[in-house]
Amino acid sequence: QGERKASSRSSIKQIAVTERIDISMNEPEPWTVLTHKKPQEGWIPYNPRTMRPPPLTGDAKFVKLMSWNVNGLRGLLKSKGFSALKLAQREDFDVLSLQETKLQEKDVEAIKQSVIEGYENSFWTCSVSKLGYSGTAIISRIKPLSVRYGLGISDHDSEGRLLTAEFESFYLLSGYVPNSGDGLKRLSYRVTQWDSALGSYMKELEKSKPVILTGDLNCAHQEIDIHDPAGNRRSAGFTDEERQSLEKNFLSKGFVDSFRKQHPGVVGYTYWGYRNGCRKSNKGWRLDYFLVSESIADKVHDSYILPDIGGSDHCPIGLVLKL
Amino acid sequence: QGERKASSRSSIKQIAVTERIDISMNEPEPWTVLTHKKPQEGWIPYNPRTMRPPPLTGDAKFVKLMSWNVNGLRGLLKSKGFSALKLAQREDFDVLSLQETKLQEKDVEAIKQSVIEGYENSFWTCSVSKLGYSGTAIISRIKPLSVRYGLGISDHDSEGRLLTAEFESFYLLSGYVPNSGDGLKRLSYRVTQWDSALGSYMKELEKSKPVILTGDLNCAHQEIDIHDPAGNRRSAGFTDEERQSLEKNFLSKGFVDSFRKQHPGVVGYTYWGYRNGCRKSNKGWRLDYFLVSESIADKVHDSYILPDIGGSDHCPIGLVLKL
DNA sequence: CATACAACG
DNA sequence: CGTTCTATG
Repeated sequence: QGERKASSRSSIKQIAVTERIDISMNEPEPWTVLTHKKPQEGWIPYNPRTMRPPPLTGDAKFVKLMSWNVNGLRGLLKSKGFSALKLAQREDFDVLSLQETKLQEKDVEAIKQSVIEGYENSFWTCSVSKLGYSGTAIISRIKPLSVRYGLGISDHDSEGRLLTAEFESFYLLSGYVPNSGDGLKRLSYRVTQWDSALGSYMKELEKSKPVILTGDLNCAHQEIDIHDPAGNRRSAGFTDEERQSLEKNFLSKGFVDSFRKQHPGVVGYTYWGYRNGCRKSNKGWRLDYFLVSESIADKVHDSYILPDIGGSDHCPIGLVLKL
Repeated sequence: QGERKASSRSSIKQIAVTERIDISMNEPEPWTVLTHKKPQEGWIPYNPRTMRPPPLTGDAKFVKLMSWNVNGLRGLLKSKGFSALKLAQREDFDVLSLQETKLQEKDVEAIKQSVIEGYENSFWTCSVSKLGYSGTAIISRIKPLSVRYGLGISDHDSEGRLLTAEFESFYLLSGYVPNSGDGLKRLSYRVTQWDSALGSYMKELEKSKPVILTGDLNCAHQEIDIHDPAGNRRSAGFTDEERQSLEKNFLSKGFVDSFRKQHPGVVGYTYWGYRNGCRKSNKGWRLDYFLVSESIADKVHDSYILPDIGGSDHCPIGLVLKL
């Protein structure tokens, strides 16, 4: 359980992948063009068609995780015809983490039914303080050993920003880090309270098994991770405070930015603001991550981005982890 | 000024009506079907294609007034491609009154530009207490002698519900009577304050010349004016209080319901709730009126309804007044 | 620019 | 059901 072989996947409940379907945006591929305002020598744009390793073959056991900030799951399902099945037919993931579902608790049961084909296990957090705000989910073929809603230890849980699923060989966390907001109103809370509490929680979990944090960390770590670093020095998501917090609370504590480790010098965004058609011109940010415990960092076969999947201002990211 | 001949209209600025265009909803005509829940002997549905008198000919001078609760003018202009020009190309009105424009004062200038082709005179009221709420307009080929914003005499003007334009031979009022609301929260205000203040104001104006009140009076006068009278005895717009207020403050004061005078026993609705596809099934209300001073009641050539014009939950109404 | 709520109709 | 507003991103 929680594992599969590349060839035979008998231990995991499978959906019938009858056809490969196309859920891409059917456009040229702007993300293959480097539009960075301060490019450094040797930087190249991420191209998922050329930069992903070949699939694992033979008897290799692995698990395929995905994550997506959907910016409103109801809208995605309704007007954009998304379903986990469609994404599954293309990507065949084992576990899908979502952020910004914007569900209310009363919506969850109905949504669950419409999403789960082939994925019997799904878990949801909702904001109870602000309706239609925030919210995360984990949708899985594999039944988790346990699930924890929220940080579980603090008073940061009213906004439904964190969900933990325990699998056999790792904890998976779906996290939606608070945006620091216009005027950086919430910067201090986010950095000193949230990030630090989350980092500590992860270290605590790590005592029993490796930890994987995925989701929207609402921070572009370095200049390479944002289209216009100079113009965004005081923008929420690229302040020194947030970048240092990411380093202090997560990276320096031994959680590895799997995409950056695999692709040093590669410009890969996961978010493009809706305004000014930033996606068309690839003016983006890398805000979504898979951070993995050092102990399993070398088991990452592929940490990737799927910039051609639309329907949100973020695109999905994925991780193939050898077991 | 303020008059025109049926044949030559030299005195009024004309728009170039180059083509007759179709702005109808291109559907069957449900309003020609009687769906009344308590029909009385002899009632027949209003059919604008068979029940409008022939146009005035020869040297008859007349003015053509229209009125429409547009339920959000920006939405109408944007997603529904409305323009006064289009309505004018079909209906060739001289003056158009609007209600529920839902404009903010800051929107007016821009909207004005997009609406006025051929109609150089336009006047607008906006709610200043609730943004995007209520609001009326008068758009005219004929330059009014004067314009008054609001009742001008009371504290009922913060919601932009009334606009008066003085023409040579009559006052024209574009009015949007307060809805009594869910739970009839505002019934008392609407009946004892608003209706009575408006009636008095009209009597005051009438001392100098005839008065025409048009707009959404938010009241179906009699059982004939509402699809399901029994089911709506305590619904806003059909309570005894509102119906009696219409009688007391307007009709008994000498203002004539021009449509009912012309069409006794005719079921003609001007409003169909969006819910349950009421328009398709002609489950409507007659809420929009031209009330005219008794002194000019016999000058009404035609008081009509245009139920095929969509884009709002109300349809436009019209009045051809001989001068 | 887009997805949510809430108010109002 | 549908248009607005506001908050949030």
